[in-house]
Amino acid sequence: MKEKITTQSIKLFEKKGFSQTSIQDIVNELEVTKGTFYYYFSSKEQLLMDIHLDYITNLLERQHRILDNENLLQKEKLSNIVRLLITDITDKGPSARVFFREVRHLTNDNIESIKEKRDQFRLNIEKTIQEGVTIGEFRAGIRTDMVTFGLLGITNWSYQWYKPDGDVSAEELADIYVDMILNGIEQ
Amino acid sequence: MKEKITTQSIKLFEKKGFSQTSIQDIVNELEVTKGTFYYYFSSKEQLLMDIHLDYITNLLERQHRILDNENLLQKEKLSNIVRLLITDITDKGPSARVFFREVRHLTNDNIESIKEKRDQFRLNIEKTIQEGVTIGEFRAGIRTDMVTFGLLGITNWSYQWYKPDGDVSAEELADIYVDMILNGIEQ
Amino acid sequence: MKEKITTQSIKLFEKKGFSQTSIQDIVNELEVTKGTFYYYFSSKEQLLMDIHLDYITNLLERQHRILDNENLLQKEKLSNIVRLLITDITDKGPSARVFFREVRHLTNDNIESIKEKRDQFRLNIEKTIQEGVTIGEFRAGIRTDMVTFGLLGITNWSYQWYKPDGDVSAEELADIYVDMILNGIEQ
Amino acid sequence: MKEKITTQSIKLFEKKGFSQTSIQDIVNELEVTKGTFYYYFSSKEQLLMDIHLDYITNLLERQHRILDNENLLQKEKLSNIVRLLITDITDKGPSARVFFREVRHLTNDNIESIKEKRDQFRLNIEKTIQEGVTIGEFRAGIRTDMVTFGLLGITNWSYQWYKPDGDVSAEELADIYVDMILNGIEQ
DNA sequence: GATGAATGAGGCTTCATTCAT
DNA sequence: TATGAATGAAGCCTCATTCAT
Repeated sequence: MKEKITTQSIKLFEKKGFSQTSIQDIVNELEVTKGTFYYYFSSKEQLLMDIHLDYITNLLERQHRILDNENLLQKEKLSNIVRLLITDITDKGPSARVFFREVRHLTNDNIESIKEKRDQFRLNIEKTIQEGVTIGEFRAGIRTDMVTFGLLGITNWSYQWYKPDGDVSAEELADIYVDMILNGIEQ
Repeated sequence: MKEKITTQSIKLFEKKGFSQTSIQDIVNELEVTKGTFYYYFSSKEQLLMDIHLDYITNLLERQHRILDNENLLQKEKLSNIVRLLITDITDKGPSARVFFREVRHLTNDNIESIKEKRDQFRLNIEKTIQEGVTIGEFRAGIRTDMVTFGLLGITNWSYQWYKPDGDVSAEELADIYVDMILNGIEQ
Repeated sequence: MKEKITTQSIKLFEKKGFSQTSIQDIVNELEVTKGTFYYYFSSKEQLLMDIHLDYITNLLERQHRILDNENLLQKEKLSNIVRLLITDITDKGPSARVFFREVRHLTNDNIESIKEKRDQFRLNIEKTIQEGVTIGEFRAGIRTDMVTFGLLGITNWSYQWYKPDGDVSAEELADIYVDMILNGIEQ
Repeated sequence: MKEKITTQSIKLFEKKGFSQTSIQDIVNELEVTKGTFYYYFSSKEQLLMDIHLDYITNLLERQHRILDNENLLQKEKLSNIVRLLITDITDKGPSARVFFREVRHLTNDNIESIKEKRDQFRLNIEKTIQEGVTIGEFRAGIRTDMVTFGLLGITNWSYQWYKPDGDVSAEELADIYVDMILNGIEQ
């Protein structure tokens, strides 16, 4: 049941936004009552926090798996992370959109905790790029922190517009962006 | 008064989000009553629409001025557009954040109208890149549409994290991103 | 202008009801502002009172003219009053409907004053019937007060359903009702 | 609770009218909160609709019981329907007044649905009169439709003025009106 | 005569939450 | 586990009215 509530919430939060979705909306389609909701979650925010935690925890874990692979070049690691993010749109898209759009509705400790993990994810990318610069894979002199934000901009923004059922597959899009990030568009 | 209400709303919408901001919140600091609000705006959404319209109209106008300049190379045009977006963060940041985050609260015709103008802005960039490809400024074979989304990802995402009072000025950040987009990060 | 406001109000009060019609609604189509309204009327109720007074005063006056005609039999007087009420539907219908439906929105003195005149109109009919009984035009033993209410029921109710552009003209309807009141429907 | 709310509303709607009665007014005397109201009714109009539906459904049902009795003459059926309407004033008066006065506040489907049932009630009476004409109980040549409206005018108007605690009982009033309708008032 | 800005009270409705069962 | 009744705070919006100009 808890699982079902979470799934349904993500669907609704994505479609209508956190504020615009009432507990009633969530339980309606599940054919249970609001009481049930409060049996499993202590508050609406708690539910949102659960969703956020699930999402970022999973993401960090998979990022770690990439970074821990010592056989990969830095650019391969980067490439895999981009791929990870983009291909996730298909099945984790809803969660991701909730994650990006609705953080604001977390308060105090919750928001701190999430921000921390988010920063960690970003800093892991920055470190990878930095390492790449150090060993000469990437151009010297680049602002690794700004570039990291740039990379995340590209990937995260995709969640806003990319439709997996268009003429570009997620794999292809990942390739396109890896190429763009590595080589730029200039002749 | 109308101006004051708009300014105050933008401030609050940015800080707390559209839903979390009540009309009461808006008028409180202005020391007028809710009635006054409704004298100037027919609804909360109408206000949001006004903000959106102001923002995108202004943006399109300035984009046109860049594109109409026939002395510029395509990459210079692109560069100028990136610069336009990034340097706007300083004084148009709040409007922009509201613009990006709260579109969802527009309904029906309003959202259509805004989406249309937004698409126009994006397609203007795409056309510029396409033109660059045609005349050999940019690499052949790139997906101009996807690259455009990538570019917008970089710039728009900046509104979420960039603080103009850090150690990187807006001008510098624009340069960094122009460089990244044109040349990539690979050695 | 005052005239125009009154006319427009009657139209709107009839269509949407007194409560559902705002001062704004009234002045909108007249292309003046609410200020103008308050220049001519001290309040919304005042306007309603004006309408009521106009209507009932006019009605009483015309009733008097009928009753004062000494050449008429009582049943002719009655007949003429029915005719007066029914044929009024065409051009006084809106006023009448406002008169019947919206009295409730008058308060205190206003409502008293109107009720008084209304009672007067009714009692005049009752007296006519009574006179008819006395002189043998009407059946002895009838409850003249109840019969009067019955007669008014027939006529006043017409305002709720009668459409002058149907297949029965106002004149004909008046005839039908005079016949019904005088002779009943039984074989 | 739902029952209590309905009863209380009818009382208030009758006294002050639908528009002039606020949800607050309704729940105040019941010593519950507005929330409770909305637990049982989805809107103020929904409540009004419930009242209307209850009233007209009950009326139609009892009318059917009269019409289905094959032992009665047409004029007895008519007489019973008049009696039904008039004697209802005592205990159904408030509902009836709400029913007659506040239909206007129903919208769209609601109003259609009620009007339909109302028409049905009227047409049933018309049919009865028509039948009476056919078999010679009633005078040939009368406009059965107009006469029906006349009859309903008499009965429905009673709800506006008749006080059951006066010197005429409901039974007596019904007799008076049946007599008036059947025989008229002329000598 | 007429306007435009502003008020303030009140109305309908939504909703997260609680709690006894 | 789950329900159903109830709460209360808050939100959006409407509107008659006032008043300086």
